[in-house]
Amino acid sequence: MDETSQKIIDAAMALVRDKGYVATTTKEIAKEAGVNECTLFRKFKSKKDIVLQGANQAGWRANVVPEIFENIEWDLQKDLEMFMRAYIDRMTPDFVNLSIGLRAPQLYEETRQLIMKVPQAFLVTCTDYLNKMCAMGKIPKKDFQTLALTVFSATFGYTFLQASFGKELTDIEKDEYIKESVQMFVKGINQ
Amino acid sequence: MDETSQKIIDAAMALVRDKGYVATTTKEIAKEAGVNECTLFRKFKSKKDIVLQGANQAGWRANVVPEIFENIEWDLQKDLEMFMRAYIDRMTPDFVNLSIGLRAPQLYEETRQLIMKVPQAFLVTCTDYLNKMCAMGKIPKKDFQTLALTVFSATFGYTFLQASFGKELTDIEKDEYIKESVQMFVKGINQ
DNA sequence: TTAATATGAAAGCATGTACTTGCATGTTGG
DNA sequence: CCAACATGCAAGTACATGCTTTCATATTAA
Repeated sequence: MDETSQKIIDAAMALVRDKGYVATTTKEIAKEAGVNECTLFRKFKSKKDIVLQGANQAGWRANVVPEIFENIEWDLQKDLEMFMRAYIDRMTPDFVNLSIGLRAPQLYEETRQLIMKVPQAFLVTCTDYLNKMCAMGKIPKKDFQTLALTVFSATFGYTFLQASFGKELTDIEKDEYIKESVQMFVKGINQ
Repeated sequence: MDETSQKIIDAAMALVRDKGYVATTTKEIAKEAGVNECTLFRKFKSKKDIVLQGANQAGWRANVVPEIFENIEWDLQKDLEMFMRAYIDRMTPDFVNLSIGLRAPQLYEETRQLIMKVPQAFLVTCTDYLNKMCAMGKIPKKDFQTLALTVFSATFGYTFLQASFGKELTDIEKDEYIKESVQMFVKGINQ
């Protein structure tokens, strides 16, 4: 990927994040990238092509992959906190908004699978973790797929609400939210 | 509101839900409403005006208001299930998508407060409920604001994920999800 | 009956959009 | 030095967009 192409992708992704795919114009992408508009179409075959290539770059994903959930200490409270924190720290409001931008009907058929990888990474790793904890005799047997979905939904929901409404909806801080909710999860799981 | 104006609003809202605000054209709104395009501008001052009036109509909100959380039995499991179910049943994928459509930057300044009323209704009512349960001596004292946020995030998260990815992400059914997660919440709260 | 009102039909306007073309200029590798 | 290449510049194309105007035709209310 040459430097010019990368500048174009970066400008396009930032605009899609800030104003949505349809409202993002090629003139504006060019201006933001500091290149002439026709250069866009020398490097890419269409506006859609630019955004799809960007969506496939690691830097324009929140980097939520199974590997970030690896610091496991086999302590339920600590580990669930780690799961939530790993997600929340990476999935900044910018990435939440970008994900929404990439949900435009003109793109969604091709971006859906990419976007879905993030929840999948959390769910699979977390379910797997709970199963192992159970096998180690540290927690009683439960429906761990559903529990993992609850933990993820609570994490995702908080992230999305913060990105959408910020402190106007709730002033509960990240650390407090993680600690309190994991405490409830742990007690619920152990009992 | 005369019949023609209502048909125009209904067509516009359905289109915003399905393709987003920017991608929705006035020609298409007119066609869907079965009226001539110029009628749109006789009844409303702009495309934005149509959508904003629609967003202010009860029928185009998911009808998530504090009153729907009134069937309280003062049984923690039953009541939290009622809270989650009341939300999930009303916030269909259609309304999730409409909410995203109304988040377009061209509208958001004016729709933000409307959209935010839904989480607020849940959070305030649920926090209030937990406080009363505590006052009745039915549950120990906790940080109920944070707990309510966890319950709501878990509810909102599930709804949003279902609307976005459906069964492709998880095949866990609504009833199972509600029952299992509330069970965990109840144990966590009571302990 | 008459006058106001609602709507349609059709054309149009000014602007914006994604994308293209032709040519000039500067940089770089052999 | 020269040929290939990347890029800028300026103009343009074909079409879509939100919105307007003019005129005709129904329906309704006094």
